[in-house]
Amino acid sequence: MPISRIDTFLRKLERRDRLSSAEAELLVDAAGDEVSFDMDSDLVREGDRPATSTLLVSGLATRYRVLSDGQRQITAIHVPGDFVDLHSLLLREMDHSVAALTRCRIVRYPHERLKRITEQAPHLTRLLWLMTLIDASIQREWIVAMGRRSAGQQMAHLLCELYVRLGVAGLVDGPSFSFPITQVQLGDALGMSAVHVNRVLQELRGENLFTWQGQTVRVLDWDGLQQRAEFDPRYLHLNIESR
Amino acid sequence: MPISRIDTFLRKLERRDRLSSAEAELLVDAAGDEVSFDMDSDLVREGDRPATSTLLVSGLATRYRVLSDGQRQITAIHVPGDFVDLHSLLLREMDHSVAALTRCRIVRYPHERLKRITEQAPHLTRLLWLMTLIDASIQREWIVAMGRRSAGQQMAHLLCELYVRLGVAGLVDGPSFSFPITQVQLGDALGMSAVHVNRVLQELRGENLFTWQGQTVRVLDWDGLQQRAEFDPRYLHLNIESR
DNA sequence: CGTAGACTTGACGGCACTCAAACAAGGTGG
DNA sequence: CCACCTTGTTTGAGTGCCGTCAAGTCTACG
Repeated sequence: MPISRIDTFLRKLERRDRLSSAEAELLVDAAGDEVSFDMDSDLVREGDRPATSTLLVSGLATRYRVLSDGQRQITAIHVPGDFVDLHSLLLREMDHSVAALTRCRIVRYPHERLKRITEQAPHLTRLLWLMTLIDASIQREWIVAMGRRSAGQQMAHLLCELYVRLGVAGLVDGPSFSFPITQVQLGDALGMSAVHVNRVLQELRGENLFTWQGQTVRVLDWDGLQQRAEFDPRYLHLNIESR
Repeated sequence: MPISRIDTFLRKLERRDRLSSAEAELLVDAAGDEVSFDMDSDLVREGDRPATSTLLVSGLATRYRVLSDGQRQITAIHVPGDFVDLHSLLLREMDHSVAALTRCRIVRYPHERLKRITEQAPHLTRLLWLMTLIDASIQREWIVAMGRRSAGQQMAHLLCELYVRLGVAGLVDGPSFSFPITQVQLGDALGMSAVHVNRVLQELRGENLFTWQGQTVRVLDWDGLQQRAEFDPRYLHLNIESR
């Protein structure tokens, strides 16, 4: 089969269930325009009523909300292979925005084609549904981390999660992965101030769990990092099952 | 149409899209056993692989996780008409537990029947999917609240949310609703200590936003409460749309 | 070589946590 | 019917994590 631009997405699905070639073809055929976005631009905005859903092909993106006083909270970090707004197919109106953390390439899926899939391909529909359920599962884990984990644990947990998710996307290089995020943005994701992010990172680096040079995170002690974070990848549902 | 035990659920769907009587009938027919659970018992447990999904008919329930040191974080509060574990249809393994906050009546939906709906009733399938998307939307709002709102705002926001959601379920009586939760449990939901919950509640009551006597919350100043919380119900997606 | 953006450090303050005890209310059994 | 017990709420004291403010360092880039 030819490598297509949605290959990462197909691989992500295949980590959860068997995908028939007919289904893969449906997804390839339903793909629309490919578009690039500059760093820090919005892929979708709160209040929009998109007619397409956005599959991230390369780059990182964040879902976020801005409060009246200008404070920002990131509610999700998306990696290649993620649909960043599949939910807009049914929710219709966006209740948050999505921004490009780096330069991003995306593929647009027109809602009418996705809707046709829901009419004609029940199993594939369930897999699309599943992707939104896994997103929700990750959000629950973030709630747990924000509510009950220490700042160090929370940070370690995020790094564990990204290491695994980027691995699924084929974007880890042994113990290293590229994570081009500023400490301010990290604070917006974790619900802390940038200053505190800085101090927590120093503490974790001091424990020799990882290094973070430039945009590259290098995991020095994966077991230690997981233990520090109490990380259990179960919530990522990386099992092949009949769904 | 006869009032059925899943009436609250049907009403919840009808607040989001037109529901045909054939679809309503499918849902009535797919319903399985009706079961009661005592207060504080678990409806589903982390690690389970349920063969049914659980529709809450009466009572309140919480999704929660327990950390190794015994700390608990509630990730969702469910009201009648909510499916508390519809996601187990596709996720298969539960990554968190669900507990009865009060005595609960539930109806079990066998997964094979739900799966048949996904094979034969695309529009109804989209509505079920939508319910899980709205749950996810609520979770995002909790992340925002935990990360960036003050404790007082966060508490006010939760009360606004429950006032609206219980309203959809037909469980508000003018300005009052029953909310039988302890301050310890509230803390587990908001990510704070019980002591702090107590102090925050005193502060909000001191602003004459609501009273909370026994298990009854009485909203004295709905506009004031919304403003205090910066509450915008958009994320609950209470609009009838073609989905 | 200068500038902008990101990172780092220090001082200080406050929100929220822990520990501990007192108070209130409902349920139970003698 | 009341003493008692359990569960939940309230209050106080002390501590600490983390936020803000501000200044200084480093690095990439024009």
